[in-house]
Amino acid sequence: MHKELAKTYDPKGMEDRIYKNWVDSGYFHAEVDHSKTPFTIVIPPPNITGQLHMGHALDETMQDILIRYKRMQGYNALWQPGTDHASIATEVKIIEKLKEEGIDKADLGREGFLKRAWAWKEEYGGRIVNQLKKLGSSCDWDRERFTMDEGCNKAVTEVFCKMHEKGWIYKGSRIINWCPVCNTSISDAEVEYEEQAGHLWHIKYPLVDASGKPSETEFLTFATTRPETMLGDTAVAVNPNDDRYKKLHGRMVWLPLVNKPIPVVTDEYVDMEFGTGVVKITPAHDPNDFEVGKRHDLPEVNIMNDDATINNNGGKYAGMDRYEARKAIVADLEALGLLVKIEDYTHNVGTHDRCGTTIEPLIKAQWFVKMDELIKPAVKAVKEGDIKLIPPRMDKIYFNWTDNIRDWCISRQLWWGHRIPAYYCKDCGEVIVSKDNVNVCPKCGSSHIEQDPDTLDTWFSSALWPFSTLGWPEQTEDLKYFYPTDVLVTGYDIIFFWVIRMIFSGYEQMGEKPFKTVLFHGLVRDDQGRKMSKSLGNGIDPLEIIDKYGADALRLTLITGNAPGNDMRFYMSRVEASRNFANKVWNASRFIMMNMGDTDPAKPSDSDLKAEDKWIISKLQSVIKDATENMDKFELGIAVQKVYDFIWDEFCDWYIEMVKPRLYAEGESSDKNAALWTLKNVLIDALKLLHPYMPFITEEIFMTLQSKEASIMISSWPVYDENRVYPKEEEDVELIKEAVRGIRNVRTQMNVAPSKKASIFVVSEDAGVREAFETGTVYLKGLAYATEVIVQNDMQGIASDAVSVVIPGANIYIPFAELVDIAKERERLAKEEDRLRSEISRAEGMLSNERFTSKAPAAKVQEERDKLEKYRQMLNEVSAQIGKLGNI
RNA sequence: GGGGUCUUAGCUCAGCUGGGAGAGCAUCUGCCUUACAAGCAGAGGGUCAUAGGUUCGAGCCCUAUAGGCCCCACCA
Repeated sequence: MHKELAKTYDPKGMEDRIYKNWVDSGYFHAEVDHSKTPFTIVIPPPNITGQLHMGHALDETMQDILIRYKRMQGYNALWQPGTDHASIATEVKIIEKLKEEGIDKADLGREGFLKRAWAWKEEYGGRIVNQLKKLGSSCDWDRERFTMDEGCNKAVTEVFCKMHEKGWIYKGSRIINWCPVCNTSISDAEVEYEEQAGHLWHIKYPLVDASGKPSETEFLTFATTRPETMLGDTAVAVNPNDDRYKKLHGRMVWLPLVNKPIPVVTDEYVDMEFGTGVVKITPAHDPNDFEVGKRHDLPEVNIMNDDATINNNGGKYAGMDRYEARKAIVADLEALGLLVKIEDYTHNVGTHDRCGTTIEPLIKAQWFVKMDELIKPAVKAVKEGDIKLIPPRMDKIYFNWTDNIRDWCISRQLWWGHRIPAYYCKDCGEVIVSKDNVNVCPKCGSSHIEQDPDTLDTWFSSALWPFSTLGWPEQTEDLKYFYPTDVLVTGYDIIFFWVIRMIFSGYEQMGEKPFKTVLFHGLVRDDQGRKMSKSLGNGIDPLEIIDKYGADALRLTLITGNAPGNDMRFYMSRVEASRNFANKVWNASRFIMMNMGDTDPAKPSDSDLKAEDKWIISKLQSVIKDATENMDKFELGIAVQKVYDFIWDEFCDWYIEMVKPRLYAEGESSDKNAALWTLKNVLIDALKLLHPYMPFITEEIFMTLQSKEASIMISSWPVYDENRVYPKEEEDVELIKEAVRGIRNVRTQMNVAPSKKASIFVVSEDAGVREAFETGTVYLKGLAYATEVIVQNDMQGIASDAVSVVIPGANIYIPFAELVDIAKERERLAKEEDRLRSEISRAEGMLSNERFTSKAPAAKVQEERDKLEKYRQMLNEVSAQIGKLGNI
C-alpha cells in the first residue's frame, strides 16, 4: 500500500502533530559533540509578560530558518531558548493587576510582591513559549532558561562584583531620569523624546543692588519651559563672551518667591543667540544645568519628591504636583510683575518608554557602569570585522552610539529583578559588595546590615545571555564548545539596549565576542505602514494567522521579499499567496505520489534520462547553488524566492507538464521510470531546500514520499553537483520552451480556441536543432496543442498560409484548417520585425562603438556579437514570412 | 543640530560585487486541459524622484536638489 496525501492541503492539526513528533524524537536537542562543528544561536528572550506578536514571529522564523539550514548541513546546531524577566515591564503589569484587586504594591511588601511576581511568571512565562512552538521553532527546549533562574542570577552577581572590584561599577550621586509614576530611575536608552506643544515663559529676576536688596529697576530676563523649577534655581548664567552682560559678571540676582540672592555665572554652555542669552540654572532638575552647577560649584537644591510633587524646599508650593505648582508660580510671578510674556513653544519632552510619563531629571545616588574602557573592545570588534553586522549600514548606527556613550545607570527602584549585591552597615556606613549575603560588617562588626533595596536594569542580565545560558560563570563544556555563538538575530530597535551591551559584556567577561554575526531585521508594520501597536489596535495576531493559514504560510510571508534590516508591511493578500504556494507544493507532491503508486522508481542510468529530466536536474543544481549561497549571505528573502520560482515555474509549470505524456503512457517502461524517478528525487531536494522556510508541509510530504529517512529536518542539505549539470539539455529544452511560448502566444493572438488542435511543423537547417525537437515532439503535443509534430529541413508539405513562429535556429509553422486573418498575421509579424530591428540596432550601436569593443571585457563583446548574429538571422526569417504572406 | 535610509509597474516590495528592468497582488483576455480555480495559458503596464558627474556602459558609484520615514542629541 502506498501512502497518500490528503486531498486538500490543510495545515490544521498537521502542524501540531509534526511538532510533537520532532520534540519527542529529540531532534531539537544538541549535545557537545567534538566530531561536529557547532552552530549556535541564542534566542532574544521574549518577555514573560509578552504575547507573541509579528515582530517575534519574524525574529523566530529567521532564526529557525538558519538553525534548520545549518542542522541539515551537518552542523551541531543549538538554538538556545529562554525568557526574560523584563523587570519594569512585568512589574508595571503586576501593579496594574494588583490595582484591579484594590491592592497597593506597598501593602504587600517586598516579599509578598515577589511572591505574586513569581506566580505571574509561572502563569504567563509558559504562554509565550507555547506560542513560539506554534511557529515551528526548533529550539532546544531541554535547555530553556530564564534571566532570573539560578544560573543567570549567579552570572549577574559575578559580573557585578567583578566589575565593582575593578572600579567599573560605582555608586554616584548624579542626575538621572526619574519616572514619577513607575517610581524608579531609568537609563538614557529608556527615555523617549516626543514633541509636545508647550510654552516659553519669559521671566525676569531683579538684580541685587548694592544694599543687598532686589533692585526695582534692574532686571535680567530669560525664558524657560519649566517655570516651576525656579524654586531650585541656584544661579543664572550668561555666556562669558556676551558683551551685553559683561557688566553683570560677579553680580547677584534676587530669586523671587524663594527670596534669596543667587549669583550670575558665566558659562560657554549658554547660547548667546537664543532668547535673551540668559539661562536660569537649576542643577538638581536639568541635566545641562547639573553640568553647569558642577563647573561653578553651585548648590543643588532638590525641590521635588519622588512622585513629582514639590517638597519642603518649595516653601508654600510644597505638596503641589509639578504642573499645579507651575500654574501657581506663574500666577505669583505675574502678580509680582515679573512675568514678561508667554509664547507658544513646541519642544521635545523626555518620556518613559514604558508608561509615557514625562520623566523628571533628578539627582539621586545610583549605580552606574563606567563605559569608557568597557566600550573599547566593542568598537574595535565591529571596526575590524570581528563581529559583522548585517546589513553593514548598521555599523554607522552602532558607532554613532558608541562614540557618544555615557555611563550606564543600572539601578532601578523596583522589586522585580536582580537585587543589587551591595550591603550597607547602618552603624559605620561601610558599603560592602559581595557575592554572598553579608550579615556582619567586616569593618565595625555590626550586624545592622541592610542590602541595597534596588534591583538592576533588566538589560544587565540580558547582556550576559550568550554566555550565562551556556553555564557561565562555570567553565562548562557547553560554554567551551558552543561559545562564541554564531549569529544573533534581532531587530535594529534594540541595538543600543541589547546588542552593544552583549558585545562589551562578552569581551569583558569571556574575553571573546558573544557572536560572529548580527543579522538585523526591521519592523513588521500594518498594511498602511504604521507600527503595530496596542493603542492603535492595528496589531495582527500571528496565532490567528497560523490558525487560519498555517505557520508555514505565515513564515513564508514574513520572509519573502524582505531584505535584512528593512521594515515590511503585512498584507493578508500576501499570506494568501503564501498559502497558495503551500497548496501548490502539496498538489504537485500528491500528483507525483499518485503516479508513483506502489512502485518506487529505480535509479535510471544517465542514458535513460530524457532531455527534460536532465534539464530539470540541471536546473535543480542552479537552485541548490543559488539558495545555498544566498542563505550563507543571510539573504533569506532572495534564497526562498529562488526556491519558490524553481518549484512553481520550472518544476510544476514546465517539468511536470512535460512528463505527463510519459506518465500516462500504458504499461511500464524505462521512460516512465526515469520520469518518476526524476519527479521524486527533484521533489525531495526541492522540499529540502524549502524545509527551513516551511518546515511542516515539507516534513509531511517528505514522510509520505519516502520511508528511508526519519525526518526531513535531520536529512542532509542538497549539495550542488557539477556532474548533474547538463548544458546541452538545458539549451535544448529552453529552445523548446521558447517554441511552446511562441505557439501559445500566436494562438492566443489569433483567438484560436484551446480545444482546436493543429499540426506543427518545425523547420530547421540545423541538425542539432532538429534533433532537439525530434526528441521533444511529445512536449509540443501536450503544451502547444499539437496533434502531430513534424520536424524537417525544408518547407515540404507546409501550407503557404500557415502561421509561423520564428525562434533562434528554427521556424515553426502551424497550418490552421480555417483561413487565418492574413492582415492580422502580417501585423503581428511586422511587430516582431520591429522588435528585432531595434534589438539589432542596439547591438550594432554597441559594437560600432570602438571604446566599447576595446574596453569592455572580451566575453561581453563576443556575447553582443552572438546576439547580433542571432537577431539578424531571425529578422531575415520574419521578413521572409511577411514576403510570403504578400503573395497570398 | 548630527547621522541613517527610502523614492523602481496601479499597490507592496526584490534587484547580490555597474553589462539588455523583476515578483506577488491588482487589471484585461481565454480556459472547469483527470495535481492544484488556493489553478492553467496569454496580455497590458516602468524616461528606476530630479539635475549634474564618473564610466565603453549607471536602477546600482559620486555630488547637489526635492519629498517621505527613522535614529541620536535635547538650546533654556
